[in-house]
Amino acid sequence: MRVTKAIKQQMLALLEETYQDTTTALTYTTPFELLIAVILSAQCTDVRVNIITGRMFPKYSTPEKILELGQSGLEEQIRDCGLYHSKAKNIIATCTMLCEQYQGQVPDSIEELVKLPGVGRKTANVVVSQLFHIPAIAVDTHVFRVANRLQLAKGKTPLEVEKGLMKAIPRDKWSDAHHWLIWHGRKVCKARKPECTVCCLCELCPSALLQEQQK
DNA sequence: CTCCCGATAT
DNA sequence: ATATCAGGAG
Repeated sequence: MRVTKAIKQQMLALLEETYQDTTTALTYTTPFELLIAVILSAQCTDVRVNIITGRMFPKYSTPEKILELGQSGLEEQIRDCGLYHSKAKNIIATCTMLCEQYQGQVPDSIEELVKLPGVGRKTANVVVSQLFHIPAIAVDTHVFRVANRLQLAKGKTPLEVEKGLMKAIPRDKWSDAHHWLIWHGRKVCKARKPECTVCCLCELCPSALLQEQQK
């Protein structure tokens, strides 16, 4: 079954209807806090990131305060989100750069953001869309999986999927669509056990049929 | 490509 | 036991 442009538009309309009120699940009160939360969210659930930042941000919520913690102090704070050694190292280096080159402010462009250690394309896309309302589609593990299953955008790499989604989705919906796909991936189109029977797109999804045949 | 990595669901 | 979780660096 071929997923036509018309089918993609139907999928997007259904996703919008179902997930219209969704937004980021990460809790933050400042641009800097969002940046740190997104860096911590690599290979870790947002729920766990919120537990960590919930106890860390009240005491350490600026680059200066984090630098006071130091490498080992920061590792202690973020230990249970995994990858803690490299995340702590990157966050320290990012805080140093923010203080020395960006007046302690979070940069507002993808080009500047990806210069920060621990910030790749996915994190930069989240930050510019969330903080500066720049249309962007951050392709994380959920968006990558869901887009490929629906064939909204096929690709072997996150960047390929990002480009495909940008073609399939009107620019003014990019940031919203990112959240529709995230929440759909979390709640329904899960990596291990996708719940196709309750999926709002089961009639349109090329992968749902495949699973029926496998049973 | 591999490595980083603890907590959780299955 | 093992796959997975808002990835990025070397």
